[in-house]
Amino acid sequence: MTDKTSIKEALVQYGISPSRPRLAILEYLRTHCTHPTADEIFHDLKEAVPTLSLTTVYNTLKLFAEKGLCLSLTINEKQVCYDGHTHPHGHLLCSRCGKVYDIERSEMPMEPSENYICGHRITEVHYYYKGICSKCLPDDMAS
Amino acid sequence: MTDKTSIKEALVQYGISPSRPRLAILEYLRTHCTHPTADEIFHDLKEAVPTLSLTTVYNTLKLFAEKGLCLSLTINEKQVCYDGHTHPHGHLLCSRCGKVYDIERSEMPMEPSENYICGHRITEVHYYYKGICSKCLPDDMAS
DNA sequence: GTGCTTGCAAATCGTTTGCAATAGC
DNA sequence: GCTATTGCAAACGATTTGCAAGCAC
Repeated sequence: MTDKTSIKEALVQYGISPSRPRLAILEYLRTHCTHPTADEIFHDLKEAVPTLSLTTVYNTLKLFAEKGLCLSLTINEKQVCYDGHTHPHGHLLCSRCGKVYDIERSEMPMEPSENYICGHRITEVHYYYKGICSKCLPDDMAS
Repeated sequence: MTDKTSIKEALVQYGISPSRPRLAILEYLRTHCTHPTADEIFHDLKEAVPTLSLTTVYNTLKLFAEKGLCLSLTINEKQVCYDGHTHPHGHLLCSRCGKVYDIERSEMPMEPSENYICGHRITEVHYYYKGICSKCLPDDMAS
């Protein structure tokens, strides 16, 4: 249960002033595990926040990602999607339906063994699979 | 040393007829470890293959990736880049200069432990870091 | 009223598509 | 000659940018 107060607190804590669109977008991210795109968030929030613009959604997501309030995932070639759950975890992209699933498995090393590898400084670890999701598997067999 | 003959053989082996642009693009991919974009390949090959078009580069790379002759990497938000080395390995994207480096480390599990995970069928494993590359580190410290 | 935030419209740019010209067997 | 391949120009679509209007303290 993510209540409005904690959403606001999170924004303040990350040094972001809690405007109405920002509250709405962060709440959306925290209550959906669908890895939405900017456009999906825009469409879903348009009703509740009628003045919202797609530009604001883009700008806000960019701000959140920079500040570490969300992850931006570039798994899909076409568009960036966002994940409000920032603890280290992996993903699966279904090549058939395009959905992105969270995957948490012990064999996924989501932390680098060292901060520096081959002389490069590591700041983020990304791990994902591509495949066919369980929902699409029957259709995939058929075709 | 990747000779012309083996390039041609590889194309034929993967069921692709060895046209001049295709030979040039595959040779480029095999002799460069820079993870080039379509545009970079186009610019670099334009001189040697003057009739080459950017469209053909895009189409050819797509074809190669589908047939398994190269990997398409969606690490960078802006554009897809390609890797002619298809053995399982990881990457590092430098947030400062944008270059992509190959990373091969024993702790990177580039094969899934099972073909099916959480009911989903796994076909590809992608593992990459984001960070600051060794060349950019001094500049990064300074700024 | 000052500065941050928003939202519209237009621009940008990587990528794809339609289709006619071309090349290779 | 037939078929696959190429390449131009135009379309497309996600994202960014410029800028004026709005809001909050």
